[in-house]
Amino acid sequence: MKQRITLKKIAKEFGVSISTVSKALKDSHEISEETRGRIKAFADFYNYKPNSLALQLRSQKTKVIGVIIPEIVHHFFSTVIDGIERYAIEKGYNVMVCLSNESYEKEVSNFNLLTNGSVDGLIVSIARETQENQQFKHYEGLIKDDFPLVLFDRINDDLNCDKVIIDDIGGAYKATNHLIEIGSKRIALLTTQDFITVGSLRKEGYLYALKSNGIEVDESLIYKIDDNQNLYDQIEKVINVPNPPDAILAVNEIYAANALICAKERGLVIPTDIAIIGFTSGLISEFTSPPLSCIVQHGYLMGQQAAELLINRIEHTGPKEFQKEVISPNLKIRKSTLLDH
Amino acid sequence: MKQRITLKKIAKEFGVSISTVSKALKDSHEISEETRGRIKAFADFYNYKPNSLALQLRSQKTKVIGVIIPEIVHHFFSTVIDGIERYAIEKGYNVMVCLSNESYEKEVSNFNLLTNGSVDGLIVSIARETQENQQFKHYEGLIKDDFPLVLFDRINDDLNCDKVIIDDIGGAYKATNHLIEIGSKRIALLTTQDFITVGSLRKEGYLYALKSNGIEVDESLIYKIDDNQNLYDQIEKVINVPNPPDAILAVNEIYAANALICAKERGLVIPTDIAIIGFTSGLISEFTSPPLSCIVQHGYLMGQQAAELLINRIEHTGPKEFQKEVISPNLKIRKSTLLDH
DNA sequence: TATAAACACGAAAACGTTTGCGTAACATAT
DNA sequence: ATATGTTACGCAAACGTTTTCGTGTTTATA
Repeated sequence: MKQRITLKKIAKEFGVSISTVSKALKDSHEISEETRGRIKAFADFYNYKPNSLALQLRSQKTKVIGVIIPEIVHHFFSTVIDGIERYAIEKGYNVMVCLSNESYEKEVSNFNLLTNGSVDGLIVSIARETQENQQFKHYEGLIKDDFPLVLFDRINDDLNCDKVIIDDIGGAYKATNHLIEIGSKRIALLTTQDFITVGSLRKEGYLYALKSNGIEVDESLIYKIDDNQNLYDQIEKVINVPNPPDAILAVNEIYAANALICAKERGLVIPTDIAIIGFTSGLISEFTSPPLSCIVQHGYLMGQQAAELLINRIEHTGPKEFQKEVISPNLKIRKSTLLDH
Repeated sequence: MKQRITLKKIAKEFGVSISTVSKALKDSHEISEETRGRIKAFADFYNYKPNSLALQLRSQKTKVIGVIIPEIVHHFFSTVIDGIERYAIEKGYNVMVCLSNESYEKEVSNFNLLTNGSVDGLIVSIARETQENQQFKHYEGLIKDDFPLVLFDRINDDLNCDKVIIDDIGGAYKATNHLIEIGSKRIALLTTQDFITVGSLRKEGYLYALKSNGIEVDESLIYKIDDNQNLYDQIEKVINVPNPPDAILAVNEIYAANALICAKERGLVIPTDIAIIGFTSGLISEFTSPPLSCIVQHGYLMGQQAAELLINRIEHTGPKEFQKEVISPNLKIRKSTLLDH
C-alpha cells in the first residue's frame, strides 16, 4: 500500500512548518491567503485526509462504539445492529461489531480488545454461556471504571448500567391472553432453559395470563427446549402425543415455525385443532402456511435506544442515573390464531 | 469515565522512566528482576493494558478490517459477516461494519471514514445506487493507492482488485435444468433490474439452460422486479393470469416465497401445477408449505474467503496478482419441485 | 521617528507506545 | 592497575495530529 500523505510531507514540500500546514488546511487567518491557497491545492491534489488514529489519540475519543452480540446470523440481532448503526452514524459515531458466539471466553476477549482505547463505549447482549455460569466480573470491572456500557435484551439486573429490554412479560401475557380469547384451554409453552432471561420472563407472562383468567397451570404443558439437542425431536414430544395441546405459545420464531410444521405433519389443522403464536423478529412467520401470529419485537427500535443511551452516557448529555428502557412488543394476529366464527 | 492507567503514571509512581516500565512489563532482561516484579504487580493491580490507539499509530497497523455492506437485515449479508468475523478473529483482526443502506453517498462517506487510517483493509459489496449510476471513482482512488480491497457478491469486473462471488450463472443453470428435468416447459424468471449484477448473471444462467435444452426463450416469461414498487403486486402479474407458467425460478428467497403464496392464493397446486425454486440464504424456504427448493449460496464461506484474500493482501502473503474466487452454489431439492411420479 | 498594532509563521508539548542507543556503576579478568 | 564486560537503567525519536504561545517582520499611528 502506498503511504498516505501527511502534514509533515506537505510541510517539507513547501519548506514550512507542520503547524503552518495544519493551520492552512483549517483556513486559519494566521496563515496568509497565498500560502493557504497553495497548501490547500497541494493537499487536495494528493487527497490529504487527517489520520484518524492520530486524531483519536490526541482527542482521547474514537467516535466508535463497540457492539458485542452472541451471533449475527439471527434476524433479531441484525435489526438491533441496524438500529444502532443508523443512530450512531447520525451522531457521528461508527460501529464496531464483535461476536461472542455465545461463548464466555470470546465475550471476555472481545471486552479486552474493545476497551483498550478502541471504542468510546460498549453495547452488549450477554452470551448464553456467560449467563449460564453467572460470570460477570468483566462487566463489573468496566462499571467500576465508569466505562460507558449499555446492555440490551439479554441483560443482568444486578449490573449497574443502562439497559434496554423488551417487555417480555407483557408480550407473553398479550399472546397468552389472545389465545385464551379465541377459546384455547390447554395452552402449551415452548420456552428456553431457565438461565436465558428472555425465556424465563416470557414464561412469567404466560403464567400470569393463565392466572388472571383463572386457568390452572399444567406444568406438563411447559417445555424447556435444550438448544444443544435436536429441535424438531423435542417439539415432536409436545405435539405428537395422544392428547396434544389446543394452543402453543413459542418464545421465538424458530420454535413456532417448527411447531407449525410438526402439527401439520401429525394432521392437525391450524388454528382449528391447534392455534400457534410465537415471538418473532424475522420473516419466517409471514410465509408459513398458515402465516403465524406473533409478538413482534422491534429490534430496530431497541438498537436505536441502546445507541441513544450510550451516546448520552459518553457525552454526558442525558440523566446521570442509569436508565432502563422497556420496549412494548406488539401483537400481530395472522391466520394461525384466527378463528372465523 | 475514569482515566485508564498509562506507562507514564506507572513510571511516575516508581520514579523511573517510561521506557523502564515498558520494558519491565515486557519482561525485558534489561530490567532487574526486582524492579520488574514490582512494576508488574502494580500494573496488574491497576489492570494496565496498552492503549491500542498508541500501538496502532506507532505500528501503522490497526488490525482492523472494515466491511461495507448494503444492508445488514438480510440473511445473506449476515452470514457473510459471520464468515468474515470468524476468519478475521482467528487471524488477530477485528471487524468494523458499516452500512451503505444501498446509497451511493453513504457508501462514499463510509469509504472516507474507514480509509483514514482506521482500518488495514476493506471488504465491500457495492450499493445498488452505486451500481445504478456506475460511479466507481472512490474505488479507483483506493486501488490507485494499493489499498487492500476485496469486493464480494455485488462486484464490478472493471475494478482491479480481489473479488469473491458465487457462480450465479452456474447456479441459475442448475436450477433451470432441474426444472426442465422434472418436466417444466414454460419456466418464468423472476429477476431484478439489469444493473444488479447478480440478477443479470442469474438470468444468463437461466437463458443458457434453456438454450442447452433446445427450449425457445419466451421474453414474456422474464419479469424484472422493481424493488421500489410493491413486490406482491408485481408477482401477481406473473402468476394470476389466464395461462400461468408451469415453473418459476426466482433470483432470491423473498421473490420465491411470495410467488409461492401467490400461486396458492390462485388455487395452483405446487409443484403439480407450478414448480417453484429460488436462490436462498435464509430460513424462509425451509418453512413454507411446501418447502421451497433452492440454490444455497454459502454466504459464510464467501465471507471467510473474502477475509482470507484481504488478510493475505494486507500481509503480503499469498499471490501478488488479484484473485477472483468463485463459489459454487448447491442445489437443494425440496417439495416445491419434487414430483412423485 | 518612535511605538504600537497587525501579520505570518515556528517551536514545542501533548496523546501513549516501543525501541535502539548511550552510559553510569560495578564486577571480573589479565 | 588497566582493560573489558555486565547490569540496569534513561534518553530521545518516531507514529500524525492540534493548539498555545512566542517572535520576527511589516504596516499604521501619533
